Amino acid sequence: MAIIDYQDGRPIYEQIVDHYKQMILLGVLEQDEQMPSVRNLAMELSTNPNTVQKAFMELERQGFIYTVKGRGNFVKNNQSLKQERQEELENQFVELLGEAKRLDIDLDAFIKHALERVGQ
Amino acid sequence: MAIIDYQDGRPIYEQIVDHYKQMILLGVLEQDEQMPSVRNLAMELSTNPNTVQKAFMELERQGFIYTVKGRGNFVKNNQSLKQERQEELENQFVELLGEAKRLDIDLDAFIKHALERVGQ
Amino acid sequence: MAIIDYQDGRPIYEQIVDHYKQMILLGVLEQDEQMPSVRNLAMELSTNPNTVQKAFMELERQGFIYTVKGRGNFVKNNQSLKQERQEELENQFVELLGEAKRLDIDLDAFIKHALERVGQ
Amino acid sequence: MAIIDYQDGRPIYEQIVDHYKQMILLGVLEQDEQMPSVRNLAMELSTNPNTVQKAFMELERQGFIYTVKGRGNFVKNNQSLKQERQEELENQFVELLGEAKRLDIDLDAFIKHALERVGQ
DNA sequence: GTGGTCTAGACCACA
DNA sequence: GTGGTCTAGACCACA
Repeated sequence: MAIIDYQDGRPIYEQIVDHYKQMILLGVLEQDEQMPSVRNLAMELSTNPNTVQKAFMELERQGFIYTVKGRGNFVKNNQSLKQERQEELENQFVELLGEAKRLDIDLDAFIKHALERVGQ
Repeated sequence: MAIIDYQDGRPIYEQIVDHYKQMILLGVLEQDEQMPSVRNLAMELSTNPNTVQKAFMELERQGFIYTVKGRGNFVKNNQSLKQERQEELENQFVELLGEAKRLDIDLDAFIKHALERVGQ
Repeated sequence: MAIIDYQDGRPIYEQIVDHYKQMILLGVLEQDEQMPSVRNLAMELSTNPNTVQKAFMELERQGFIYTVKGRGNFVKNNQSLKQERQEELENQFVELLGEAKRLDIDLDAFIKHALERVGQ
Repeated sequence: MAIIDYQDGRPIYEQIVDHYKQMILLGVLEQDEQMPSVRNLAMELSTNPNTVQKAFMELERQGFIYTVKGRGNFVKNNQSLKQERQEELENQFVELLGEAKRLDIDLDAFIKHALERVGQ
């Protein structure tokens, strides 16, 4: 479960954000559970506290965690987050289908093929 | 058909790349048709020739155009491009379905809903 | 009547201060009534006694309570406090109107609209 | 027109944010006008580029400016911003009136007095 | 030249 | 111990 991949072109703080978004959406981290402290996570990832700080600010801005000064960061209610994420996924899917349609791709075959690959 | 939207956060060269990828995949620009010259396009878009140049390099790297020294840039065979694009879309779709599945979303309902929205 | 809301971004000591200011100004706590002890309140709120202590110091500094060593904290005369609070509110209102004016907002309509919303 | 007041307890980046929000709302800075560059403003204010950068990120997040990589930061359309600000002011006013009412203050006299002070 | 990311580290407020 | 702000400066992507 490596959080940071230096080969990955994306900035470190963004990789941290995405990792924790996944953890929260998948329920690995539960509501009101405490996040690792900025300093500890920075040490663990061999990165700078400022970078972790930036990632946590972004997570808070996006509504995934909340901060209590002097105590730490905690996971927010993730029920509505899951709802939002589902809508986001659907929007991405609709866009994707739109392009497929413009390219004259047979949508039914396209979907059937993808479903097989995902094992359903 | 504005190519560049400054309010859009994405870099300008990337917007140019995406625009021409669309044009080529949709067949608006046909095989072996000549692309606008770097200088003309830069003037038309009121942007830096370096930026257009970078966009064209990226289009060539991705296999959308080819360069003939001293003559200009031309559109490549777009049949195989369409094929590749289709595979890319399918990969994106599979990834998307994977996440939806991990979030315990009902895939059939999810797909049906999206299909309705795309008007099929 | 939860005093502390961890989701609220404001520091805990500040939330305690504001809560008791309200109680005192509204007359829920009367003059010379005894405040809860630092230790009891800390236990009740499941927070650090240092935090409650800091809140009480701030309440004393702002003139809402007074301390009697060895006996505890007590509510001050709240008539003059109400007076002061009224002046403070008016100052805030004047500032607010000033900005509204600079933004070319119709003050009469603005005030009428707000009064309706507050049910007057 | 000092932007930063070191006596002011608020963080520097926040003071920068507030200053430019005012400038934009008041129309001193017009739509699509270029903001000072991060480096220049940092020099002018004798502060660190990171601090200015943070302020600009916040201004972008709040919808006051937009960023074009490699070019600079620009002022956004401020018509809707003014609309939003007006609603915000009204909400603050309603809250203020609510408290005044709870304190048994004569609202009419209160408002009349404030209007006189603001010179209307 | 422009903004974006990151390091190494200091100092402060809060609990 | 916890997060928040800031400095001084490097290095990168983009125009």
